[in-house]
Amino acid sequence: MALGDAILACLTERPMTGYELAKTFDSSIGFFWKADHQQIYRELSKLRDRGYIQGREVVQSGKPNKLVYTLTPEGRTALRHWAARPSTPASTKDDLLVRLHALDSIDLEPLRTDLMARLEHHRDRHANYERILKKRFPEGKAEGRLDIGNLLLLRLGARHEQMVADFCEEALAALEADSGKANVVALEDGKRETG
Amino acid sequence: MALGDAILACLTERPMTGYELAKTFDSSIGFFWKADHQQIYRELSKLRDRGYIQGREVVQSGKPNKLVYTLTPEGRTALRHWAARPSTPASTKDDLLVRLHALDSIDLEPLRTDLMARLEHHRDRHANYERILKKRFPEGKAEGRLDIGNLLLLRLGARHEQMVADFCEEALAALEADSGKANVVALEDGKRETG
DNA sequence: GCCTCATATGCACATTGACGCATATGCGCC
DNA sequence: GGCGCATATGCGTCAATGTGCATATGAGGC
Repeated sequence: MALGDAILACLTERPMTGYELAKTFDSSIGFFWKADHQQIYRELSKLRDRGYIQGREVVQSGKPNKLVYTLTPEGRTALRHWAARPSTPASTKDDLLVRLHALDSIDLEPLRTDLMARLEHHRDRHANYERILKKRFPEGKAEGRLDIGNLLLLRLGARHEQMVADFCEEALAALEADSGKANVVALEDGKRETG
Repeated sequence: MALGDAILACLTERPMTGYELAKTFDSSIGFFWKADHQQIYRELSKLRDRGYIQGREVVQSGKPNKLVYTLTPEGRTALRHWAARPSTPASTKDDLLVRLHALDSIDLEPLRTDLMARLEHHRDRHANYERILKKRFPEGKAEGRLDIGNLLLLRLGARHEQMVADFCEEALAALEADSGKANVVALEDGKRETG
């Protein structure tokens, strides 16, 4: 029940509706945990059945009524218990990497296209992290536990995206060198200019 | 069918049994794609049904007979077609990060323990990558496409583990500072000594 | 003789996840 | 007046994944 716990974690911040959670999972926490709205609504029902959250219907005009979910004391306890268990290291599962593992058996052109798309993707995400960092922590200082966690997470995210983007650049360069030259390439370790 | 394609990718190297594949998924390709033997056997059946691989029984004495699987031309084509499709960016899904997101609602002690365990875990993996890198690519040079891919992957893996290990150290330091001082902490960006 | 380990393969069940589809409404655009 | 869009919630289905269990055998330790 990992998604459920992620939802509980989100609700510690403030009560939210399924719709708001879905948007949250599309931005902040969603940077390291993807879930679409269907999944979230289903999980919310389960959590409610278990008494971890309670929903309060808010009548609206012009829009469908919404269900605002709040953590119950039981939910807080459940979250704390979950958080006290050792975490599972989590594997990457990136099919781009699988492709690189079989590099001599696949077509290079689509791979290049893919690498370029991914490069852009990770650069965008990196820029996004940096933007949020500057906005939320302009001085790089965190006050209070919640902020410490979020600052650490944002930094990790930023670095990760930077690293993967660099990787894409290197991979593209290596492929370029390989197809350009006589199928033999020297990949120099270390120092690159990351423009 | 991502696991299936990962298996096909593995079989481009050499024919293997399910048992060998399971071990491979516990080391090389398994660094970025986890799968246990049950999953692999199940997937092998599917791939065989689709004609992507064919099994050849090898009679053994002292051990159960084994089924050595080989890629068929259809399998190679399928792999190439799969590899020509754009890859999916893949989300992290690490529950440790979810915990940090709800840092003020959880117990610190188990989190610290967990962070220390993770630090060790990622350091081990990093050392492992470096070991393989030194062994397979002592001069940091790759010859041929297959090697280029694997060198890139090993470097990415090494850097990733290094980064996550650093992150664990930082997180531990930040928590230390927080619980030690008056609940206010300044996290300095950048330069740290990484042992 | 019994236990565990390594080899070797596989089924059954439950959970999780991805994807499409359904419903309801007010707002603004053309 | 119809169309798409944002808001707001949810079902159904199937693929993918995780966990536990089952089977078979020889080698080596106690």
